[in-house]
Amino acid sequence: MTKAPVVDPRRTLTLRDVSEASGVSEMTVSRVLRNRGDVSDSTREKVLHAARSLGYVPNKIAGALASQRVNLVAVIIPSMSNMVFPEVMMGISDTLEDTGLQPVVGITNYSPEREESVLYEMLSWRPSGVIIAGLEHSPAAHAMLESAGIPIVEIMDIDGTPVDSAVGISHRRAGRQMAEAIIAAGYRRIGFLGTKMPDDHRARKRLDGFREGLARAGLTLADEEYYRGGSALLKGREMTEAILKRTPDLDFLYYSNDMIGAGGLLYCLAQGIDVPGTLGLAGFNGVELLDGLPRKLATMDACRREIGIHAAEIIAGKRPTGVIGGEVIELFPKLQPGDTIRKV
Amino acid sequence: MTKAPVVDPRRTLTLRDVSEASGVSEMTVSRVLRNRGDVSDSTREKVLHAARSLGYVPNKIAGALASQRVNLVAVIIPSMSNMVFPEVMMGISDTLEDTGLQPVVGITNYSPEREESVLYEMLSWRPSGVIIAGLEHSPAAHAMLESAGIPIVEIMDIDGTPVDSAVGISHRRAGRQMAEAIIAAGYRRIGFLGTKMPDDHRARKRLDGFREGLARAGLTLADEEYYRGGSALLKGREMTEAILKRTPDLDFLYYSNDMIGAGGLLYCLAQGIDVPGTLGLAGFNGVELLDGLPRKLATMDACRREIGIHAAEIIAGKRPTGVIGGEVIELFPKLQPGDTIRKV
DNA sequence: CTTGTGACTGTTAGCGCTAACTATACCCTG
DNA sequence: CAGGGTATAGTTAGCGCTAACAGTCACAAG
Repeated sequence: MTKAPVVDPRRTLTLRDVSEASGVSEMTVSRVLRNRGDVSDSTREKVLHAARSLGYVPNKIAGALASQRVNLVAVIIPSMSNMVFPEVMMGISDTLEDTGLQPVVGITNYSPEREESVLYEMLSWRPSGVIIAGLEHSPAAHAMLESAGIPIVEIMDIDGTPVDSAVGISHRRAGRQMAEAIIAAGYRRIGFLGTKMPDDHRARKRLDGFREGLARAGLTLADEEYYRGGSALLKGREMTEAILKRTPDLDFLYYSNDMIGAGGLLYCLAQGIDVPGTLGLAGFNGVELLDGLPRKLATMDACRREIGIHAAEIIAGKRPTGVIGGEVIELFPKLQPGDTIRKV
Repeated sequence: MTKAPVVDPRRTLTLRDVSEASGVSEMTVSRVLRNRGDVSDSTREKVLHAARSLGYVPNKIAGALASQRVNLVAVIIPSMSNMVFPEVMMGISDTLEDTGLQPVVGITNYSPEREESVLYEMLSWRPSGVIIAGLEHSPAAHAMLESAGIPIVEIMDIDGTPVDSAVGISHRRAGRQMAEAIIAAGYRRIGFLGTKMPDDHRARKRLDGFREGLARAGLTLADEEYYRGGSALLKGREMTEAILKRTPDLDFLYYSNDMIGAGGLLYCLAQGIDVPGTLGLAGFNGVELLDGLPRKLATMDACRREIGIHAAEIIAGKRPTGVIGGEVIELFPKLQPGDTIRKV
């Protein structure tokens, strides 16, 4: 009967293994591997050689517990399936790159309950900071953010009161600006097409602002159409067809995002509708995709990359002045008229 | 002179705080919060109440160190910016949902060096498993995967030898199949448009297979065009224009992905080219976006969601039989002829 | 020769939690 | 009522690492 080896040869390695292999104390190994404190070149060599040849991978769990330091930043966003959050992520990653900090992403699918549980889960890993989309959270989530004791940056939106810092644009104002531009271009019978998502607060705020802009000119929305799920491009076609069938005299369509806007644009072109003569179109976001369309859709850049960069800078403590917490950075989206709004 | 409080009131809470607040031992609190072991209802109530009112968030770092268990699954993928990996992610998340396991994503940007460092970083958190795109890794990365002592699933591709398990399709075969379908439809002057990415091994294998398929019919590629970076849709337009200017007698264009294919399709339609009569088109991936296009691009579904599901099942130990490690699951993409290949 | 100083390395004591065991009650069975 | 379950709670000993401190040694200055 073969006896099992006393020590499992495939047991995961620890500092002690490296320490024994290189003939120095665990502490010295730790110092070498973290590049901290003074270690002689010869010792360093020995240790690095031993670590490499054993294939040692440090255990950050133990390290984090002992040092009370975690190089993780929790990033909590609603979705990855349109291009807006991936771009925010790029800004975050690029900025965090040389800080030793690492983003960890959680997705909420626009559900407050999921946001709460994702946040709880992430906080239980004691990250160095939290970047979270939006200013609206469940009471419990809000309480967790308040008492986390780490930097919190709420991103995308600044129409509200942040827990700590915030970086974003005013969606309300963005909606209003678009309304003003549309009215200035002479359009009067305006329809809105958007998502049926009660928890997409930013889309709601844009619509609120848009309505407000119309109201100031004595106008109201002539028709509305909402969708949920499915291919946004396809939905854009379908909704556009539907709203134009129902209300043929519309002279402008405002889409809550560029993807359905692009679908609408393709539909209109295929139908031979005169854009922007008889019908103007506009979306929101400024996604790169639009560059490839036959005609450029009017839109508004949401400053996604910049938002990511600034948020990461706050977490990394890179912001210039000595501001501690409570910083609010407002960015200003630019209207890109493209080819789907009449020139005034 | 005010004396600092002995205990920082905003010091993060520990089990001990909850234990003191509820008058039971730390162990009992731990049991309640993890729902493990027998605890009387009255004690459970007391503990839960205390934990909630204090706003206690468990420290998973300490928990993981003590229990040698981490509920994290490392997912390492090259990119999030086209829709292919987000869809794989959905499959993974949905499957992991009810297992207590949580995916953590790392992005490599198709760089072997970044893959290596992301992998190292993730392994240092001692995840329960690794899902990683592709079969090609640096020697160091390969060694880490080999000796990690946890389930490894290499996804997307099965043309090669996996470290442990693999789930994916044969890109080589996919390319060959497409070539066969194109030839069967009578096209002969075939051009290829793709990315200039030496480390996108799957795109390379598809092209290899495609060339092989052509060769069997005595054909070779009539022209090729490559791009790097930028809006894929726009690049698709530009490249299509370029290749058709250079080689006007092409009768088919095979794109390495649907996004540039869509750009090409829009260009051809705008130019009034007879598709699929004089010119046939095909892409690869089966992205949902295409549903919204005026005409459906021929493509091949890469089984993205299924790949995510199966990979997660392997990690979660959900696979039906008692297979341990070394499992290879091959999926078979279906050709979707759409409207851009002549019917035979 | 003593003392100090800087460069290097080792020792000790946890970080906050959980596995594994031990200690009580309390109840049943025969 | 002994013997032995069973449900519940507590105790002990780490998990693998690092902060903080404590040497040790060589060499220069006094």
